[in-house]
Amino acid sequence: MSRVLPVSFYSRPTLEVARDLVGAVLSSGEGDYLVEGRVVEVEAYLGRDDPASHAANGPTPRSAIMYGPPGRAYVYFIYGMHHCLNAVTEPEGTAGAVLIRAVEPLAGLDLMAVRRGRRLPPRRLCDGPAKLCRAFGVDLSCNGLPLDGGRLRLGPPQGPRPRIAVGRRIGIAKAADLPYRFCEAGSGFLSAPRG
DNA sequence: TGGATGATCGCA
DNA sequence: GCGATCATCCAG
Repeated sequence: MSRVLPVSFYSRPTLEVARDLVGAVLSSGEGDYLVEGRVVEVEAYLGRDDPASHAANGPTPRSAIMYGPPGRAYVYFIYGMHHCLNAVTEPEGTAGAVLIRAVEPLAGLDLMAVRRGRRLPPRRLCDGPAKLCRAFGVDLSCNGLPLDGGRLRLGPPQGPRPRIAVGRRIGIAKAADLPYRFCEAGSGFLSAPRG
């Protein structure tokens, strides 16, 4: 089994975790079903102090997982047809999550294309939060899974430390001006240009 | 550029 | 209950 990030990595301020997740390696499945990619774009969603967060108004049935143990997946269903994958952050009792927005495919590109249902160039396989969920086979059945084994894994960055570009979160109405989006500068696999 | 499509949650 | 909201994607 490949290396994975320890729970202590996630049990920190969400903004720190978000920044440090750029370059991390996301993988799902194994053997013929192994799919792997390098995280190149994330967004931080804080707890009660962040109006854009699902946890903004305290725990609800959906957001309770954001208040739970760190290092687990928070998967939610959006727009009637899409899923988004987050990593839960902060110590248990404090809400926080990092939305994975884009991934650079490393392995299992054929399976990704099959799951996406279209013939796509590599840079278009995982260049959005819902697209990467499709490519990685992530749906609500993954909600709450630990990110250190089993179906979903998040491993430490490999190679040189990426240069980080900071920007505003995409597609939200509230608190849209906060610099909570972190990208690998110059990556060709981002969901939106620049950073 | 707009249509698809449904879970969630605050408020009544 | 009801309706506005929503961290989206894709066809045309």
